[in-house]
Amino acid sequence: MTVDSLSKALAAAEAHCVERGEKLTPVRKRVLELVLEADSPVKAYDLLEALKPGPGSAKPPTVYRALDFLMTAGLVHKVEALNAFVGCSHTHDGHGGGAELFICTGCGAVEERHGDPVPTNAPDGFTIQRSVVEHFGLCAACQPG
Amino acid sequence: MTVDSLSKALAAAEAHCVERGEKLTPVRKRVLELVLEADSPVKAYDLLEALKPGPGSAKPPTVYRALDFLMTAGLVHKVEALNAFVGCSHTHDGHGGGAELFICTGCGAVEERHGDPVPTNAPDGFTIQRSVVEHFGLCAACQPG
DNA sequence: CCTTAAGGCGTGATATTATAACATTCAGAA
DNA sequence: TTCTGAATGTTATAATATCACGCCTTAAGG
Repeated sequence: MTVDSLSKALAAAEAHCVERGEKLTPVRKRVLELVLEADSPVKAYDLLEALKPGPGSAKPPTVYRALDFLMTAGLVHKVEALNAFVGCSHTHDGHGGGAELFICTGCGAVEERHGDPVPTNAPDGFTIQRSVVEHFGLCAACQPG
Repeated sequence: MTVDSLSKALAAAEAHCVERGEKLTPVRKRVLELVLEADSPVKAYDLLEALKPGPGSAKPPTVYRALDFLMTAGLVHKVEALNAFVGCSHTHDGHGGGAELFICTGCGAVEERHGDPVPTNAPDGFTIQRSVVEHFGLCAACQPG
């Protein structure tokens, strides 16, 4: 993500929070920035490291709280299979929680898609509340041969 | 799972392993049994507890190694979003690794489906190697109202 | 102004999940 | 028998995540 689009994304995120009556505090904003800057999914403890240039002052709850907030706000997704986090690359106008993620195991890049709710073979009578859909493979740039 | 179908499942698992030139050792078999007996996803450390009636003799690597083996053999799936494990309820004739799981947040029951590879909006040129698809919601028996 | 209440955060401790590294055992091949 | 490789035992530790408590700021109400 370029510096320019990063600052735009942060501004958009801030606006998104305000709309929801929530605050994008400095800690939250910094965590979001770190997640967006990364070109692949980020681990919570890497964020933790990045948050503390000096000693003290960044403990696990700090980063987990910020991540919880950002996930609830739809600004960040968790990659469940990696225990890592990615910035949401979409406008935040109403698409639900469920993204479909394509994670390149070659370069780490993540693409996010929000097509229709994933077509499923749901069991009879099963009502879906939340879906986790993560595809691992090779992106166009990382194809072998 | 009934006692009867459990013993059938274990026999089938054993046969499946033999076909693959692998051994369903006592530890592995016991872990599989525990996973199949459970009516919802099982945590690794719960398995660990269940494995040691006496003192000593069951440490984390024991259960993780057994689970790795069983997952590789396709006998067990990991629910990534829960860090828990479920028995594979299907015949083991050639369906790949990727199951689609429906997990009831009411009763914990898990249904597994193996329809076509999940239809996707994959980015251009992206080749999928492994997919994680987990749907959380309420099964027919747990519907409100 | 003062008080209060709620949200956000700091901090220390701890819980939970998972793996590394090395020793031991055991069955089958040579 | 001896060797070898797979499986397991064992100790330790790494990596991920949460709990519990208290302080500080902020904004509302008096």
